[in-house]
Amino acid sequence: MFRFTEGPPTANGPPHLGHLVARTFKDLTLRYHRMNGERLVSSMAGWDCHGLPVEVEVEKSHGLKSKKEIEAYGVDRFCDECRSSALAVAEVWREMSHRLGYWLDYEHAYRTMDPSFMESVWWSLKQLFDRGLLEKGHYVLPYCPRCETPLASHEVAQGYHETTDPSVTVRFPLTDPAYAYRELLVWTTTPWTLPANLLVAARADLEYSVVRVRPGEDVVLASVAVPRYFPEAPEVVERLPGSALAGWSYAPPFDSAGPGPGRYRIVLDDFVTAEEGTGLVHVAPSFGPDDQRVGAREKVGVFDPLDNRGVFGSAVPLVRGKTFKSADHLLLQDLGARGRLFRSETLRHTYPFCWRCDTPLLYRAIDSWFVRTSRFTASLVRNNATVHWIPAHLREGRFGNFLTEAKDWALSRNRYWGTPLPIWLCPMGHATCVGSFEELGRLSGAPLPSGFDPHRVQVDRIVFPCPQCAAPSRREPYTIDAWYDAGSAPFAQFHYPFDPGPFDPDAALDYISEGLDQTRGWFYTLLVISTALFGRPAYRTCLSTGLVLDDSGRKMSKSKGNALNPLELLERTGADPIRWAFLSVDFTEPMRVSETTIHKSAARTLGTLANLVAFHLQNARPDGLAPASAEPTVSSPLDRWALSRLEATRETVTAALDEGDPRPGALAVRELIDDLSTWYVRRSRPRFWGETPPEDRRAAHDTLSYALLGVARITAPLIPYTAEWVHHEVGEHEFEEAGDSVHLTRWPDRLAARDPELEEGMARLRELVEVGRELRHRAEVKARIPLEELVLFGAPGPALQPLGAEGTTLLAEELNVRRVRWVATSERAKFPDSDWVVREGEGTPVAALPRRPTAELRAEGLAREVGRRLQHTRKELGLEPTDRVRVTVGASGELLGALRRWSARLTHDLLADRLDLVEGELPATPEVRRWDLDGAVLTATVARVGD
RNA sequence: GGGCCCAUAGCUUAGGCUGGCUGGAGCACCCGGCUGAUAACCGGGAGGUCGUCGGUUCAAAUCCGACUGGGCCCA
Repeated sequence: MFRFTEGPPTANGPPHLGHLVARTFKDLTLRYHRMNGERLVSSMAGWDCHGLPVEVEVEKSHGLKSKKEIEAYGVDRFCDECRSSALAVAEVWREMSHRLGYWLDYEHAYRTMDPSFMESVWWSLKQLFDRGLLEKGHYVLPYCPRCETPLASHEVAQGYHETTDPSVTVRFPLTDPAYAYRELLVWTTTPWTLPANLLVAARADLEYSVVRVRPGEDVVLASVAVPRYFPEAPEVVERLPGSALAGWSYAPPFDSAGPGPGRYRIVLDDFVTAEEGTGLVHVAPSFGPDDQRVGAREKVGVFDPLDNRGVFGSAVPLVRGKTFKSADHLLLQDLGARGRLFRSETLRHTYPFCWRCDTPLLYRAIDSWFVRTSRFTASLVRNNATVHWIPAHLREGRFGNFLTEAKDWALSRNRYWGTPLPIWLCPMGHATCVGSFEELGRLSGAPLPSGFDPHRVQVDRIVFPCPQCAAPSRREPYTIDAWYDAGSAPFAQFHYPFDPGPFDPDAALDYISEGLDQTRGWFYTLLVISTALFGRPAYRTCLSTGLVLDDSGRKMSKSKGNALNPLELLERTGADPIRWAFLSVDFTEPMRVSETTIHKSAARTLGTLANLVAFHLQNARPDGLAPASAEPTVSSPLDRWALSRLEATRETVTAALDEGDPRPGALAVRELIDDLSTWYVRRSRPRFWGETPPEDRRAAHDTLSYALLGVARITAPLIPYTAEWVHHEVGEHEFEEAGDSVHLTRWPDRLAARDPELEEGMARLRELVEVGRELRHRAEVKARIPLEELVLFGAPGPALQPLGAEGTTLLAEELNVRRVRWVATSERAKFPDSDWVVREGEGTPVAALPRRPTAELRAEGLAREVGRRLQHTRKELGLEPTDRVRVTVGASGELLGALRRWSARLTHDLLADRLDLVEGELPATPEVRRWDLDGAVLTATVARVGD
């Protein structure tokens, strides 16, 4: 059994290229385990249907601008629209997955909006509630004023942008008569929070200076900040520690908040720094987590002048009706007019925006339900320690860090389209968490209607007597973070624990893979939920893929117009080249991808594989040679080498896929295909067209066909379309029934015999070939001219032994020499540079080749050359291999001599009834072909006998 | 301000954990070859201060530190 869960994409937007990356890895992993005969739990596709993304789409398409408008439109109608919109683009996703070859069950996809899924989510929430891990609180949270709901920190993380904000330093005059001419300098980038100011914070262990700007005007700020404000040696009249400032009272910049106990004085706290600003921090307890904490400690109450949409109310008449950001300008103007502005600038910095609607967020205190993740941080860390992360650094690095700092998870959303929080509250404050539909029916005293929809409209109507005090309990009007739905997918897709199914509460998923952005998203919520519910990690292996960039390294985005549409790309290049491209780059890092890079990475390996198949078929089909379906028995070292390389590659690919990181496997496949093409086939070519004894031809044919069928099997998970094609073409069968597919074959435990010594020997031999080629190049003797011998110095080492006599033959054939001779190094002098080209390595001779062919060999080379041209002519004339011909050749000098010497051989090879040799050139007629062979002119006619 | 990752030829990269022999390969480029895989194939060449600086060591692409550049995340 192999446990897996598809991370559910939000079903409201089309996929982008990045989605193809993780899908490639998920698919190849699943295919591999399928071939291993494991049962997949589960191969369900999934859709994340709830949440703000879907709501925002519907709001846009219906022109709804606020929650008020949604409620006027009707929450039930709105939810219906969300329901139908949620799967509007599902077909595009399905089509893309299909084209990529992503083998998932789309017929039985799970949907987070299905009642059965939601009931499982309710069940899990009740588990948390019963353990005291789900609680209500009033905290400052990141809040989107447009969506009118708080966001969780992992959502905020997705929306930081660079932006320009005011950067202002405001004078806060002290009110103690003793310090009447002193002012605090307070720095802020959010002037709109100033009307809510209740305190100023200083740091006890920081030194502050009183700077005399002019007589009667002293300002207070941290000593380290003085040079930033007063670059030219100001007059410092006093230095004192922060602790001495505590309790000083000041006049707030605006009087909107009004008087209150303990307000408008300096307090001490360690969150203050002086790296930016003045070391005196303005505290508005309604607008920041630290502010809230300090305000609560000092018991100054809260003052929140904003409504739910971030608009100022009548408490601040100056900016009444303005949204918080747009109030900055008016507030600053007013401060300026009153002489309270010390300095006003702007600042580029990053600020959080709503990840879905791009509205600037604000931090404000709000009622919310929390999952108390901070209570089980240690368990999260412990469970994470067991995860096999790819890349490995995520465990201790980014993900690990995030866990140790994890704050409570703000779970509730003040929205409509989501899983309703199943908590009912009575006026006495007793909370009842409902864990199933059956329980809800029981509490409400009547069974739920058939076809019960657990979304807001229906559940909101249900009121039941509080089990503790019998007062009417009403549902808390929240939905939950859609990320909670997604994190529940491993069990909720099976309607656990209500229906019997394969979900095992004690078993983690074996494997998941998604983009790096899910560190704060799905990877996190899966772990939190499984730790809280089942006390175990959520997954054993997690492969995180990097960002996809365009070919100049920029992020792909629709607005830049550099985003590749995945469907169009699949259409143009096909799935396997894209898959192979992702396997050829470092997918854990940002990847540069373009159509060109896809073509390049694919051309080499996939193209060569296709050529190998074409070559094989060309030789096998005409003679009806059946492919070798079992490991062939072969004796020649070359064949055994090819099979050994196949097995070595199988081992590497198996290990890589077991490990969960396919890349070493893909590299090994690339090398195998290269070896088969550029050495095995190249060195065996004549064998394939029957120029050797039939049993030798058979051995070559069996080896190649078996190797190609083996390649199809071990690449089936990686490049499913290509592998299937090879499997069918080489295997010579039609796809008639499911069982014919390579994807339903078993992953091979063994393909052939391994012979590492032979592989090593062949590698050494190929190095000698390189040396030989270099010598030919230096001697300027073309490869087609045979040479007498290749001389190798020293003695054949043990590495070459496994090749036996065939090693020598391979060398001789590849280098077109008559023989290979080994001589002692001491005989170097017998090979003078006048007659030999010699390769030396570190002062010792390695190999030598004659500088010139003998006249005899040169003639043979010329004759062969002519033979090849005439064979080509036969082909051009469209003759059958068995057609007899009459050939007339015109040549002169050395060339004519060579042809005379070899005329019998030529006559035989060309299937010529007659070969006439003529001195000089044949007259130029349409039938006469003419070539120039290194200055010698060759003319010839070829005609079929009987024409 | 903090954290994590990356940096090898024009491009894509192997090697790095376990330091040592001329740092491999493919694409593109130049030269040449082959012409029974032919919109293929083969050889050769040029191209690398292995980001920079410093340390450890007899020896560093590899280990350690700092820096620079890039990416991502957090505040």
